Amino acid sequence: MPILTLKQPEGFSFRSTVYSHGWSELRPFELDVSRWRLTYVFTNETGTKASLGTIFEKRGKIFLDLFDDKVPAEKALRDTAHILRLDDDLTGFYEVVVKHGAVPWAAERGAGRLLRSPTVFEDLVKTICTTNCSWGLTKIMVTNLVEKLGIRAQGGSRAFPTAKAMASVDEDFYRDEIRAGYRSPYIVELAQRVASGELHPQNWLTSELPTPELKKEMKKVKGVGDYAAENLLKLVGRYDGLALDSWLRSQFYKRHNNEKPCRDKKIERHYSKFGEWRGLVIWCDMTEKWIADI
DNA sequence: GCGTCCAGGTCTACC
DNA sequence: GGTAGACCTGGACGC
Repeated sequence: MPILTLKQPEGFSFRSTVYSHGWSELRPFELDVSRWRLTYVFTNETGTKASLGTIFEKRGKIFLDLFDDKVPAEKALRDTAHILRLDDDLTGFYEVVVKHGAVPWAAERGAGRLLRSPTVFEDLVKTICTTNCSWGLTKIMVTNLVEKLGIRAQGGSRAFPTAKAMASVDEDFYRDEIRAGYRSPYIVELAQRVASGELHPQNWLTSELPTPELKKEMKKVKGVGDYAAENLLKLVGRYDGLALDSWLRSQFYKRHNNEKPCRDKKIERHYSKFGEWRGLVIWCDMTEKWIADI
């Protein structure tokens, strides 16, 4: 297969994007930091074929090296643009942080694009797997999902499973094989609703609902509470929720509250001036060291 | 080796 | 609307 190319937008940073949060550690993503190459197992439209792809940057362009032609090039390119959020307009974000003198490094380092999966369904399942557990357990659950239910690409890597594949196994499978614990019935129900066509998480990307209404829709999915919904909102391009979790709270205490715990209201007040961008501002504020070290 | 705690929370019952 | 208790798992920690 020839190596495919994508034009990157002005100010885009490949490293800041792939390192923006933990998603690059969750299969079927794999990040080689020594060479700054991100691999992902792409699927065709029906989810019946898979191809391993390697994404990297060179001289201002994004390259996609597909292992074979099982997945159409245009589909893999479209997914890559979505994953890296090449079409996101962060002008408003950079303006508001300059105005308030916060995260002044963000524009310079091209920060603010949060890596995401090709489908909202995949991001939704992964988000549920981040709740009430260590990051290590999240990685175990997602790896198990991919290894035990994902279709195999040439070379051995596996894709993230389709809703249909996930709906084909029962709650016991999720408990015993995936190690999803009490999340198991939530994941079964979600997979069945998506596979049957009752629920279309992908529509959240283009929903015209106001953010509070969209958040309510998201929270109708069992296992999705305030944190999970606000995390998903960030991944569909809406940043008015902080998505506070225990890690974000602890980072805020260290950075802005003399290492003392405080109420969420105080955190919300701290970032309220950033309006619709506050969720992205807090994330960049708390992850500055990650981006500084790359 | 064993018990406890907690981590990138959410659900349900109850008030 | 606010709160308490239950819920799986695996790793860290103290004993």
